[in-house]
Amino acid sequence: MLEKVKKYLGSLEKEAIPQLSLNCVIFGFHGKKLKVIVNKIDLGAATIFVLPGGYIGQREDLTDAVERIVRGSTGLEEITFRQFEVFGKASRSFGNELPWLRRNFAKTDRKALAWVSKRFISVCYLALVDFNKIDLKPTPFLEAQWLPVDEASILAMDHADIVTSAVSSLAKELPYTPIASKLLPYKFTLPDLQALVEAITGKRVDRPNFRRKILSSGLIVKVGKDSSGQRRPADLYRFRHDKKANPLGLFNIQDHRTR
Amino acid sequence: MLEKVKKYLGSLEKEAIPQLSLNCVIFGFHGKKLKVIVNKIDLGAATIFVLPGGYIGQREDLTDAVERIVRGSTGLEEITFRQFEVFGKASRSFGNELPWLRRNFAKTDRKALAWVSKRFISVCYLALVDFNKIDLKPTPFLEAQWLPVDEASILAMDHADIVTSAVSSLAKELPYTPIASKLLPYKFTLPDLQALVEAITGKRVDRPNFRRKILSSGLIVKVGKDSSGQRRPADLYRFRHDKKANPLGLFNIQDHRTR
DNA sequence: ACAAAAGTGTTAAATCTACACCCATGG
DNA sequence: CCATGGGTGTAGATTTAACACTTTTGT
Repeated sequence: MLEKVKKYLGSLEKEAIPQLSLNCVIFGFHGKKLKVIVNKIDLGAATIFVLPGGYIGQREDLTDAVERIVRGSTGLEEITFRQFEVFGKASRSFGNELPWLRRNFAKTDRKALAWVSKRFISVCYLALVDFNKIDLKPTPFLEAQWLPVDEASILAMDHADIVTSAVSSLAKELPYTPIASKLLPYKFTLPDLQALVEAITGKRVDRPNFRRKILSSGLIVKVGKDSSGQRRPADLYRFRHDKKANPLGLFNIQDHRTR
Repeated sequence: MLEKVKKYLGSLEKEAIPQLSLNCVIFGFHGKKLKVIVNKIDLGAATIFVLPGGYIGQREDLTDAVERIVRGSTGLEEITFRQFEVFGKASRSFGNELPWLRRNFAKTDRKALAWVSKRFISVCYLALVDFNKIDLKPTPFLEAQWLPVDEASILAMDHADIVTSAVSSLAKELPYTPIASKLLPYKFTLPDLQALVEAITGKRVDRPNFRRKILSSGLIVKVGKDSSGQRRPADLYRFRHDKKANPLGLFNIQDHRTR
């Protein structure tokens, strides 16, 4: 397996753009919590968690690289993603992770070692997926798992900062696009949608008012009842993909006092 | 002067990050029009116009590079800027500009030629400046000038796309921040501010309503009268830099029918 | 005195906010 | 039959949109 890593790193030097990487914050929503996919890497001495990412081929569009990476983590064909920030401080490099690299590459693969230990600029994308459609299968090399965004501090390097930035970028965009639809299953209930909005914005929303606003927007259509819950069944809705979001704000969230 | 260019390109190879560039869309507002600073480059055979930009030093933060480049164009110390997009299609390289490069570098500076002709990813920033504070002094190497955004199509490479993207990014941000203040002089009139908002959003605004909304926000304070005009003098205002923008939208522009 | 731009007033309609209230279900 | 969460109603406050009106200047 170490051999595999070495071979991979050796190929990069020829085929990838140096000093440029790409990271993806892949969001999912489950159990009223916003989560992201992270990769667990076992370095022997330590275990680190990083965002899915990689390098960009010399002849590869940035968007193709994103799709390749997100597809690798999720297996999905259709992916909704958006570039949101570039991280490029001069000091940005593997730092803490280096000792392990140095130990394993020092003699045989000097050039590959030099390549990966350079200062890197990372172009970051956020992607939105339906949690239920994803089956994270662990591979021997890296183990993917869902991490609630409020636990992002365990991530290596500046990846926690990347997650924080992605969440606030998402929160900014939320009111103006039907983006939330990409995080929910085809059929969903209004309490689900409300919980999602609350998870992204971190603010409580008044139920009756929320419901009215969404329904009057014409963005969703009732498609049945959800009798799986423990209480009164909630109505099921789906997004109308023909309808565009109202430019004046869909979920114009403000602080309010209920509860 | 060609020697200067050659020396510069030679130094890049050692000191700059390969295949990564940075471009700045520096906005100013003058004569009711939104304008950007462009550099005119005389290639002998042809003249091209490009956005101010450059490369990033190996030990330079991205933000420092932006400041260096904007400062180079404007001479300003304090700069308001924001990253808005990365342009990185696989085909993105000097293309049309190459023949000139090849002619002048072919024999003596093969390596420098190879360096600049590679595929480049450009991290793009927009910056906001007070048009009146800028004195664009032409240098023998490149001549800087203001270009109205609606004439951006004359720009080389994909720089027109970069401008278009910058404008729409600015328009999105406008309603939520007092960002407009950076494009106006210290003292300005409400008709000025309104014209600026109209220039950025491309939509007309109802004067009485605009005025009420801005004034009730508490973001600006009256500081006198402007008697320089040909008609009734307008009141002068300044931004209160202590006051934060109302998160619910400052200039919530909608289409309307007046005029 | 008149044209034109700046600034003020007004009013109906739409939207927001904060609740009170009713309904359906499982225990 | 009651606790709980889903769904509906509504009244007051606030904001919006549209346009009429007044003021101030130069000519």
